[in-house]
Amino acid sequence: MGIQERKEREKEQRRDEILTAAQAVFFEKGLTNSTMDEIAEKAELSKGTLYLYYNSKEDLYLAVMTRGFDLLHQMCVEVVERSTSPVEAIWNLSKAYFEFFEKQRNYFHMFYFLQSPTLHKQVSAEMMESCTQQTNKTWKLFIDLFQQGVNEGMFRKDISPPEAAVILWSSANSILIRIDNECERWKEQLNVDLVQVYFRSNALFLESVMTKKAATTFAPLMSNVPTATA
Amino acid sequence: MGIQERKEREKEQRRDEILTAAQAVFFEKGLTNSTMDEIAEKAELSKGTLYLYYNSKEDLYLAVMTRGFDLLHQMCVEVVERSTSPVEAIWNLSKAYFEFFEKQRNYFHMFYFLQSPTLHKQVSAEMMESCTQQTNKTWKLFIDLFQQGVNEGMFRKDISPPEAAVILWSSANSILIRIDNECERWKEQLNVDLVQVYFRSNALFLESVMTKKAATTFAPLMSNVPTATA
DNA sequence: CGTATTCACTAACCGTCAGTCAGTCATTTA
DNA sequence: TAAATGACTGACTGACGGTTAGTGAATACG
Repeated sequence: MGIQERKEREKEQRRDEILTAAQAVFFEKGLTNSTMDEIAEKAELSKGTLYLYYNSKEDLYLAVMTRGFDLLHQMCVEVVERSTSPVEAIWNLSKAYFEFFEKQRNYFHMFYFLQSPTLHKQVSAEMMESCTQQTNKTWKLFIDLFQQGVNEGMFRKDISPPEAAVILWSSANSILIRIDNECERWKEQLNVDLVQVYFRSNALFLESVMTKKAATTFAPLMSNVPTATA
Repeated sequence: MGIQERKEREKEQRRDEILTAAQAVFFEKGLTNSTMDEIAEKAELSKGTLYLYYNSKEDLYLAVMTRGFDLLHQMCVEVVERSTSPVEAIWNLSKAYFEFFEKQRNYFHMFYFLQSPTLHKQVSAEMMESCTQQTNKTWKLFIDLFQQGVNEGMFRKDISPPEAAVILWSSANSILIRIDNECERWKEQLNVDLVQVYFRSNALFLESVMTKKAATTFAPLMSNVPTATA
């Protein structure tokens, strides 16, 4: 009786087709300017069918977003694997996140939505939970690197790995948002290159939590960072 | 011929009454869950009238938001006036911003909206420009403090005041957002007190850009920070 | 005065869109 | 061959942002 299995496989496939259609539309028009009718048309299905697979437009939006999180997480794993020490890995992650920001800007834009729950009207608890689980995975990766760094004597003993992770990731993220929205403004009005600020901020933080030993080893690593491409 | 003047005064008053009604509704329900009909009812006017004073729901939202920016800016000015040095002023500002976050949470939530232009459907260019001008004022205040600090030898000569301002403000802001959304999660899962992280992050940054001279003066200032109240 | 004009305001209306549901049809089961 | 299943449809609903023709009170004018 392989029918059950085939049906489930086809159902999963449909789910994914819908997701792909939704992604195309959301990437082009953003959440508020996309319509379910448009997504349905793109998926060559009726609107009603979309609701057999996703509870709401916002859930569908989050589902697309999880693809972005997957991509980001995968990228992080690869970067960590390619790095030879926790400190180097963290520095490479900061470069990789910038690369993600540049190459996967559409996903980065979607992440905004998660940050402002005031805007959530129809996000289901399950979908929200699923997102949280997914980000937790990446946080864990990041926190573990700090823990390893501390263990290996590269970071000061008195810093808490999760705290360091929050600080670095949050500030990196917020500067990327600023680059996204205000890059030209800062360049024109104050001649500030926000891309440089991003890397300097990350380097400054790492320097301030590194031990002297680590500082001498990694100082050369952190010079010569990219500049604005906007 | 005082009629013209009276009319203008009354018009301005109406504008403000509408704003107050809108504020009450937006505070309670957020942007997406508030309706113009509800605001109209609160203002004891018809919906059509609202559109004689504001171009769109989103413009009205931004108009309420500027009240929050005014409040924040005023608070910053007072803090700077009460402080006796740039470094102390910056530290006090970081405390004041946290206080604003706690006491004016509703305004803080509104600020989110500015950060995600993907969601702007009907924001008018004028209203946007007005917001930008207003935030510029506060940025200037902040940047000037760093400049003074550099001039007085409290900050390293090699840091750029606008860069330092961006880094500190951005990271402070993003940690507050995290406190807003994820405070309990971090407490429960990793026993991390994000409020402490906020202050430690700010202190760490300031220490890393201060000269040794300033460091000895201000080290005591930065210990003993508030803890979570959530 | 009485008449014309202005203009703040109204309320019915429109277009759009997320979400629903009664019904269809192809596949599967008995 | 008939019944049952279930994926799918598309017309419909209600909500909501935004518009506009029309009203009436205050003001200006002759």
